[in-house]
Amino acid sequence: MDDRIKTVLRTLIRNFIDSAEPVGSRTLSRLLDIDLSPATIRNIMADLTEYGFLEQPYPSAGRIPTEKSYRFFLDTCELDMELSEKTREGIEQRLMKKKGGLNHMLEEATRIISNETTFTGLVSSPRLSEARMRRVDFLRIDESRVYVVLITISNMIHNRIIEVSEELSQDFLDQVSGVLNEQFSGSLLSEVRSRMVESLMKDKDAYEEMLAQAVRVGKKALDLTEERELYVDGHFHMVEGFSGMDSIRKLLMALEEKMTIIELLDQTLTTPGLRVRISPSLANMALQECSVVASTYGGKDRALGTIGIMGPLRMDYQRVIPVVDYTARMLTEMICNQ
Amino acid sequence: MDDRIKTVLRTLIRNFIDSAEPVGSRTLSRLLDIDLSPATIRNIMADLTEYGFLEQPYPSAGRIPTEKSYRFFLDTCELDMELSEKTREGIEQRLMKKKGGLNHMLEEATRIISNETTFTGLVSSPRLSEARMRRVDFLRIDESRVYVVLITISNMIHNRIIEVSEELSQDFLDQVSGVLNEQFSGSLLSEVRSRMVESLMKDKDAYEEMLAQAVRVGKKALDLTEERELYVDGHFHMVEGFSGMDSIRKLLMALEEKMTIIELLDQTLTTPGLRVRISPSLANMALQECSVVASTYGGKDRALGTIGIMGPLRMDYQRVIPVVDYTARMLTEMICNQ
DNA sequence: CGTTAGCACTCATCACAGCAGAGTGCTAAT
DNA sequence: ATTAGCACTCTGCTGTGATGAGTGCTAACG
Repeated sequence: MDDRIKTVLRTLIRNFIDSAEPVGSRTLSRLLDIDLSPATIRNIMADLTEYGFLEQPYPSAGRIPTEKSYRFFLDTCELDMELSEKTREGIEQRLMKKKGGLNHMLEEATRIISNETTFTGLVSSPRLSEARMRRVDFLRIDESRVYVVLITISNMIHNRIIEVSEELSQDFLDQVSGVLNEQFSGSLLSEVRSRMVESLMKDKDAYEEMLAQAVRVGKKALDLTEERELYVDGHFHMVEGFSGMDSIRKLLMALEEKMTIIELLDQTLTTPGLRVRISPSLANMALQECSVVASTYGGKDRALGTIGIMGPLRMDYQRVIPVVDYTARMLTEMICNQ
Repeated sequence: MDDRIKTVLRTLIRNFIDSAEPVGSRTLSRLLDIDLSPATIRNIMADLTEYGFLEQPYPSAGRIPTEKSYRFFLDTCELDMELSEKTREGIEQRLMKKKGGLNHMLEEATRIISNETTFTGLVSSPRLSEARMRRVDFLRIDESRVYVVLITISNMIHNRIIEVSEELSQDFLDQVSGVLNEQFSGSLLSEVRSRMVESLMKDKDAYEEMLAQAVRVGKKALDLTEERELYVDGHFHMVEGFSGMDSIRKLLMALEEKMTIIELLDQTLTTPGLRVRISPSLANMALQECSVVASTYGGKDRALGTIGIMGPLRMDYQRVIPVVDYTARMLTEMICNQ
């Protein structure tokens, strides 16, 4: 594709992003650095339309970019990832205040990212399997139930009630948790689970029967069925970013299918770092009118979760991307250095 | 106020609730059981308008009810609190599934109430001060920080990190939690806090200094600064219930000021049971276009939290109220009997 | 005196027409 | 290859009736 054509396309996209209105050849001619008459631009635009980069809402309106255009724009624009001192400090300080409880920090991160981008903020909680265990405790509730409290290195707390078929004493439970804590504090939970059996085996003092019990409890306690959470903030930005009542309604509905959204975000997790998804298709529905900018947080090698925003296709990516990126980095830093 | 006038008003309100359109004298005449000509009804309506019960969107449109009307309607309509077998079972079973983790149960309750009423569901988590303690544990993180895990009788888990000025050993912390658990398991948290000092005093074996430390830790750990949570579900119902883009935006914004909404809901807590708030005024903003139907859950004497919905003034109260009421009762039952 | 019929009046809503403006595609000239 | 010119298309706005729902008032009625 010609270099001049690219410039025209980029200018058109940029203009559409902040005007939200179809762009005509005249406007474009005025806007461009190179001197080109509207007629020439019309020819270029006709070509671009044919290639599938532009659309006309109706004959004789200006052109608007298609999804393809946004993808092109993202691939070719060079991003300035630097944020202003002020923004950086603001983000850092807001996060710092919530240091301690990870859940509060994630909540605040969601809010920050929503505020700073003026789009709806999304954060998925860490995947248990990728987390490192700090400590696990078992509290006996009654003859058939045990309360499990699992604390990760990053101070995320997970709790669940497990049903046990035989009665277990608190003493016994303490013993099991004692062994697990001693052996595995700091290990990846997925490892703990796989290496648990051999570790408990070592404790030769235990009776056969008790050992079996211990393993059963441990397995259930560390069941990694992902109990993920989704933090959402800035629902109202959907009203600003989209125009049709119906699409707003659909998007708000989609946001409440938390598991589906988490799956969507998780697609980012496979490759650490930032990723933009233009009109992603979900399990059953398609979010055709929106795009998601998301990044992983929580360690380079093993991403724990995702932080990002959801907004209309025509968002100012050059402004949004650095914010998402920086917030993800800050979050990672604070989670790892504590 | 005349009996006949009341009937007219009630009929008008009912009609407006499901048509959402101004009601005229003609329609009303057809709808009423009593035989009255449109002219007579016009006279009645003129009076009602003067009393402040009705409004005209513009001269020569029908009339619409004012807030005052809705209040009147609620005061005088007799409610049938019976739900269909099917609805009751549905609610019960959905709640039952999530029994165990209170947070999951509250989340599900929010969703249920939103689904069943087709309005936005709201649930505030229990007030710590009104909860009974099951168990408290202290986990040493490092020389200056201690992780506190507090489990209530209803299996709500609260955790926080407290900063301590002197280094404390895990053994010492276990000792403190041991005493607290022994002495206070089952007590109201507010009591625990006030009676903690004397209780620790009894343990004469402890050194003076350690005692002081223990009290300091205990106080911090049981700081009842309410760490409340707000569960919201069914944001998209706002789009259906309200018409103006701008009011939808404002309401969605209001919902994200979690603390403000919790305060609003808490006004229900003073008197146990169900309460309807017509266009409630909040801290700074006024939610003039909406009403909140909420009830307390978690014990008659000591309400723990609130469950309810938020929707437009013109909602079908006769349908919504029983649902909120029943769900609140079910929730209470499940929390108390476990 | 309460109730009703009749009538004039007020607005919103809708359809239709006409006009200005923006933008296009095509053709022919540069 | 680029541009100027021109005919054409379509939206958006404005204005004009016409329609219809609904009112308020007055006068008649039982």
